Amino acid sequence: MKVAEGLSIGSLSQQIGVNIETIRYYEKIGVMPRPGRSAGGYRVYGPEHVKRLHFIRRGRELGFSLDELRGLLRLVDGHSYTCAEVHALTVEHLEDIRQKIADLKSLKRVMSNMAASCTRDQIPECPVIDALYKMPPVRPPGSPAPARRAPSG
Amino acid sequence: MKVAEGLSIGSLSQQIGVNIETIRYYEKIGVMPRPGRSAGGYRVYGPEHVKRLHFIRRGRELGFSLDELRGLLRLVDGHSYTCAEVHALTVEHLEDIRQKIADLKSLKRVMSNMAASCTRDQIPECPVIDALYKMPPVRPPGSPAPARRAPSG
DNA sequence: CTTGAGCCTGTAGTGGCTACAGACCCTATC
DNA sequence: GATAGGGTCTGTAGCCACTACAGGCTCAAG
Repeated sequence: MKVAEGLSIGSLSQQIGVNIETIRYYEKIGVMPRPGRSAGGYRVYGPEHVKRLHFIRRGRELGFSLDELRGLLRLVDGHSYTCAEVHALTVEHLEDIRQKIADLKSLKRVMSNMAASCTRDQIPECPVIDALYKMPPVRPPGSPAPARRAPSG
Repeated sequence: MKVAEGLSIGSLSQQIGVNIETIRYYEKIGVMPRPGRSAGGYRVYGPEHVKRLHFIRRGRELGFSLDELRGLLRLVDGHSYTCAEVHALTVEHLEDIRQKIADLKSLKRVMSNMAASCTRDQIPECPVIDALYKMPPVRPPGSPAPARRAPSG
């Protein structure tokens, strides 16, 4: 459905590859601006919305939180950002990523060892279970979950 | 506070390094068994609870979801697990971790390039912003967020 | 017996969505 | 003009794995 000079939420959703519900959610929390409305109350999006949603999608893909994106977008919106500011945010985020990779690698090491010690027998005994029971904690108490699993998709 | 032959929730919390609220949460969702109670209604934990909470903490550190841990613990509880079963779960999880590392690495590459292209000038222009606006999506539509940020810790 | 720390239950909040219910709109066909 | 079907609207509740209260109770020490 193409409203004169504008996209419906469904078209926008398809074009950028972001769910309709997610777009409405972005509007609600203020990272997407409120679009115009048709006579019947349908949202009508222009090219600036397309650009912005694309920006958000890319940012999310790169692991920026919506809050960080809000920060970036505030800079962009005010046309007041400098390259240095953006660089700082980028580097900060990059450091996060590096840390996460390091965490996951040490995880992988431990898991690999566990799997390797497994005889895969049909016997009711497993070094993996033993390891989980006996292994001393690697990280200091109070940070019990350094790696959160991906939620679904 | 030491109840005769048992630990209070606070002592357990300290000993294993898991928040009191989290322990109660684990009880509520059924990964920790209900402990005994003192006359006044306080939870009283025994050595089996210590072992189990330790198991859960280690599992969480290794990135197992509570649901996966429930699965492992069901096997353990029934004393019916075989090494092969546990191995399968471990390998599956290991594959998840590998995939996540790969995702994060490609993320890092992109972010590094972006940061490197930055002049860090005090001018209101930045290739990072441009990149976010212009970069074509890497992944197919419908999976807008391959990397979710760690929640806090 | 008082004090204060610890514990109890229950509820609500976090992030980033997703999934409904029940109503409304819009277009195409008959 | 009626109707069928899709798309869209709002609002709410759910997901995970916690965390943070509020308002009351218990317990051990002094």
